[in-house]
Amino acid sequence: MKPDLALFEFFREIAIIQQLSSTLLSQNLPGGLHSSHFGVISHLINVGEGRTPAAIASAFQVTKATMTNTLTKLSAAGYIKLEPNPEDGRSKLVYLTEAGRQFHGNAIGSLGPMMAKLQADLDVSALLAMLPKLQELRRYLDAARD
Amino acid sequence: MKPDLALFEFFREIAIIQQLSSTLLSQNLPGGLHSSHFGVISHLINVGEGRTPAAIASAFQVTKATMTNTLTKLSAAGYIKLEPNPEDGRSKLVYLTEAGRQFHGNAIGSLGPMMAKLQADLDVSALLAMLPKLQELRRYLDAARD
DNA sequence: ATCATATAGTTTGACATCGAACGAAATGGA
DNA sequence: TCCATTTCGTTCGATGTCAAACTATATGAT
Repeated sequence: MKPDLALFEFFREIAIIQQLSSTLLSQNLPGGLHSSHFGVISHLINVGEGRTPAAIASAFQVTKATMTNTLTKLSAAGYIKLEPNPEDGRSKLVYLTEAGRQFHGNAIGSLGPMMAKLQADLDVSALLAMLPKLQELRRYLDAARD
Repeated sequence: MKPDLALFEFFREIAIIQQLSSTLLSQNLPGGLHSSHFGVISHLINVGEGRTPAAIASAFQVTKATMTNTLTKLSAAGYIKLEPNPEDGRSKLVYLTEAGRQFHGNAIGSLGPMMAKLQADLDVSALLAMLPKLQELRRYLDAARD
């Protein structure tokens, strides 16, 4: 097989996995939330609150417009608060509300059975072994984006 | 790190790679086509014409509604033809037009420099080595979809 | 100080995708 | 044969995402 074709297949596989996993996540999330919403809340809990929208957008490699939309939805749902950034008048800082933290706890609970099944059925360590190469690829693609 | 967190990170990395690669592909495609359009044409060339929309949708793991939309766009662009399926009155068969084949040739040409750069900068064999595990994961996620 | 440039977040319009509901055709018992 | 069920493709409404244009603020050079 020509290397080009194999590479296309690689990226196609990535695309399908992304789509299936995102759908699976949404289906197991309480309240019909989208995986991107869960992702942001999860990010705030794991990496820390008080981030700027731009920093979060960069972490997920989505546009600022997309993050504006996501944060607006999360704010309307009462899961986050947007406050002015005392160090930069153009910017804002994102904080979780109590409801947001509660939602995350519920979500983790809802996800439990699925995660357990996944870890029982799959060789998770083999997946995690790919992480460094995937991160390298991601960094390369990110840098290639002019 | 808890295995759950690592798994989330794995899937997040997949999501980011998917997005960056799809965007990169679209940017290097002639005529502002979406990566899904190129994917379908490429599929028809590699796997063979005369497939049904349902079969193509299944190959890409998108809904039938999504494939209807994609095929409508491709048909309007004159790259494919939809013909009745003589063996099944509900169904159709998808064929490439001459313009479609030409488009694919042009697209491969446009993609050439990018692919060359990618293969020069990255350890492609390491990526391809992941393919079996990724395919296994995809099959599992597919089966897990009730 | 001033002004050109860069950056943060928003708005707008376009589009891919999804889930649900639908009509038409196939299929498999009773 | 007849009817229930499944499958195929489509339509509809909703939503996540993007690119481009915009406003406001920050920054840096002169």
